[in-house]
Amino acid sequence: MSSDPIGFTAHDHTHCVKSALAAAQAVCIQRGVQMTPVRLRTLEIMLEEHAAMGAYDVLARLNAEGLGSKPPVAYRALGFLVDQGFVHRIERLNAFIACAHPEDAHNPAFMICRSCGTVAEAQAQSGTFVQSAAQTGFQIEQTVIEAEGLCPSCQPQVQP
Amino acid sequence: MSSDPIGFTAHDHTHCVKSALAAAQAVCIQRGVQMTPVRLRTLEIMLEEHAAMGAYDVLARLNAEGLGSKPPVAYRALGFLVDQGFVHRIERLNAFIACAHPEDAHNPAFMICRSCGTVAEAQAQSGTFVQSAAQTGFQIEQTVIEAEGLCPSCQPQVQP
DNA sequence: GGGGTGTATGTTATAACATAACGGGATGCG
DNA sequence: CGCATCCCGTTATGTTATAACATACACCCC
Repeated sequence: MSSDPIGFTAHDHTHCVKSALAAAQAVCIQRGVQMTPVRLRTLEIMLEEHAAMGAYDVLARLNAEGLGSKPPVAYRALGFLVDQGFVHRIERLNAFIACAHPEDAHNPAFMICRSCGTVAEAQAQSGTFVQSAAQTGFQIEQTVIEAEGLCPSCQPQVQP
Repeated sequence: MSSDPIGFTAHDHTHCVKSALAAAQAVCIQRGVQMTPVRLRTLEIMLEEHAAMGAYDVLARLNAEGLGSKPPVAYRALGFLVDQGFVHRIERLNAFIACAHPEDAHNPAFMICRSCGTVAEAQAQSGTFVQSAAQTGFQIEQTVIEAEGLCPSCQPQVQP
């Protein structure tokens, strides 16, 4: 995928929802896992929203469509999507967001604007931290890399 | 309580609790903030425990000593200690841990063992992620860097 | 078809984490 | 004193997450 930093730059959206859904379904077939209606619709909601959503926000949307009203429904669907890499969990926010580039195997990192709440996904690069982990013998299975701050649009402008 | 691991290596412990408390008190005076009894005892508990603790675990300890029994007491004390940098929050665990080296200004990173729950603190280094954030114009105020995996003691041993 | 197996879903209940809001007591200061 | 500020205690509630159990359905094998 091109390395555009999806997040703080506008982009056409209707197309990417459709293609992301199709891609996810293809991946599921390839992996022999099931993209059931609840899971599919959950992913679609996340893609449409294109923002970090709490599990209960997702649940409310599912409920409105008769797809389930109890927390485990949302948590199970989100858990599946996270396992498959279609959705990421943002620990800092206790929230979830659709993956911005599910094609690549990756190791996501996030930038969270504390003012407008926008979350941008970037690629985490193995830094000194990962090296030092290896040195101490710690075997990393998964990383959480999140930065909180101000996105370009929310930074105070210099006075003229 | 002398064989707790800091990181994944054992070390003497009683001394560092005392010195960390003294150092924290000195810092508070220097900064003009108050190290009150609840805050001090909370820090001491965190230092003694030397492990990630939930806010309610801390609260239970405080309560046992008559220092407060309601959640806000613990959350306020922990909030203060986090603000002052004496304690860090582990987002992945919704938990807190005493800072392993409060002397240095820092930008902590953590290694969390999913098997035994031990948490080791390391130094986060600005990697490619931080650079790319700067490029996109995102102004980082704070980072969350956490790795989950297996600590040396919990890794499966090679079969003989 | 009957029966076993596995996966997904539905539901209840509760655990675990976190904060808003109000009041009171101590301290410091003009 | 009157007032502001900070900290603490408490009530009440909000938010996030999961354990545990029950049901439905597809699939495969005999």
